[in-house]
Amino acid sequence: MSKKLTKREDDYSRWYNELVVKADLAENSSVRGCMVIKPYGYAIWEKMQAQLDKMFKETGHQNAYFPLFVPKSLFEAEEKNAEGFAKECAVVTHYRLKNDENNPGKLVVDEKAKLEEELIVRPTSEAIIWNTYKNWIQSYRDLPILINQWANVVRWEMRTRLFLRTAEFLWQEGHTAHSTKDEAMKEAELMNNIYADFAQNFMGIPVIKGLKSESERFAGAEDTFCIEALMQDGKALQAGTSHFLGQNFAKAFDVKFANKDGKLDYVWATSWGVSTRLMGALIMTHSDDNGLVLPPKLAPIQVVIIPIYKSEDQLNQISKKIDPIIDKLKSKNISVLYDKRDTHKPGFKFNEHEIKGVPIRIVIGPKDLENSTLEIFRRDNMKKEIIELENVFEKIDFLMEDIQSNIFNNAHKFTKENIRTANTYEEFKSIIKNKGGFVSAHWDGSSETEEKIKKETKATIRCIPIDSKKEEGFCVVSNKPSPQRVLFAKAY
RNA sequence: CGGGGUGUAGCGUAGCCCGGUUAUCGCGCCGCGUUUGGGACGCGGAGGUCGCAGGUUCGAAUCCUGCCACCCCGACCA
Repeated sequence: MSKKLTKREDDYSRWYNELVVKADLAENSSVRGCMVIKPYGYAIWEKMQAQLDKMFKETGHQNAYFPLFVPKSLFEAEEKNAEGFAKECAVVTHYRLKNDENNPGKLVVDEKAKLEEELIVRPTSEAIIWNTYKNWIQSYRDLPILINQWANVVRWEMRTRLFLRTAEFLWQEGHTAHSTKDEAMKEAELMNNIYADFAQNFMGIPVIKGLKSESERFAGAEDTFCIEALMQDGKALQAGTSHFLGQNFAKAFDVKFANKDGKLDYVWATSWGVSTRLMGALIMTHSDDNGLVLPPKLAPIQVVIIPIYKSEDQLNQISKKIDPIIDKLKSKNISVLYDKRDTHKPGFKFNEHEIKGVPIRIVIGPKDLENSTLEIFRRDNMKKEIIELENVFEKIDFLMEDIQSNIFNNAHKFTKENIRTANTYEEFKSIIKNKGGFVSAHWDGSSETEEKIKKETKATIRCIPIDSKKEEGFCVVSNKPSPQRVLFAKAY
């Protein structure tokens, strides 16, 4: 049996079938399309939550919580939004079960307990939140409202994939209300920038900031900002979105405010979210044949210490050296696991922590006790070296920084190398078919062209990049004028 | 929802076409001993409604029907 993870054509099946299972992050639940996030996986999510929460609060947002159930009449108020999600809603129709008279020990739905109005299990919370905001907003003095909610949502997808598309998933959704169009637009862009900052500097995932084309836009939005990331198999993944909702929801829920001139106007809105899907992005961006690779800032265990010992006495001697080091690391807010289990051999532990992506490993044994040294290993490039015991803190400080940036730089290099420009449709098709990755090409702005490309190549417009230079040209399909290149890719 | 595939112990599987002892093997698990600086070894042991429900048969993991779940490909999607 191969001890290493094997390369697969499809990144997803590679990490799902081997990596996630071995790294012990998650598994399919007994409920269709849902997932059980295991403790180690959830610890990663908690780290992400903490960092995002900090970033949201630094920009003036507050957390709140809104109901899981959305009455159908509220849900259908904003037509485009309702239409967009209608096909994937779980619906509560009854509120009681009863004993099955024909089948002892079994339960059936009590038809007498039918709800007068069905409840939708939220696929997103705009409806229930705007129905609430209506009561909170009367004057410009009540604005802006900058609220985020940590929640679960349910989208009854035809086909599910662990982390990337589960029937139920965890996310945060921000919902803001503003008195001017300009302010709302700035908010939407700010949050997209925060997502990009988070993805790149915290998770080490390079992303491209952009706008969605009309057909890829969120249902009910006027504009959708997004961050797109490239996975190792050349497929793109939408990692986060931030929507400028215009006055659509304010009009649907009749949310008006009196401005400084005493005139009534509809409120301007945004919503934005990232989900547990980001964990899929994390895994598919950084993992190698030895398992998960975690950026230090995100790793639940940043340093693992493995003692090599033959006797209890030897372990005690090692612990005497190691305990003060652990105390000091903890005081520096570095999470340490001292893995002194005697139920597993060192080699087993090495591999176990490699699969889990622990960034730094320290090994200390009898030889090191004699020489006042220890072995230090970095997960990102699998290199190890022997260092003097007294230099351990300096070394760890260095590695925490260096691994974080090295992981990002590797992924960034890969992403850059896989953005290719195409000037003809032939070139376009050839890149998508043979190389994958992003194709930067001119597009005439029409949905028809987009649809044609999608049908013929399976590639979609991932985004209209914000930061790239605006270069005019002609659409690769229709030859009509185009103001700038957009990014196409096959997507998850 | 359409097309294809798979379901056998915690995991991965053999057996199925061509029905017939006590359902195969590996990993993992438990006990004892030796080991411990890269996934240990030896000996012994436990663990199964063969996805579920019917049917055919003297006899079904194996054949037939229905259902369920999962995986892959489409459509949809954070």
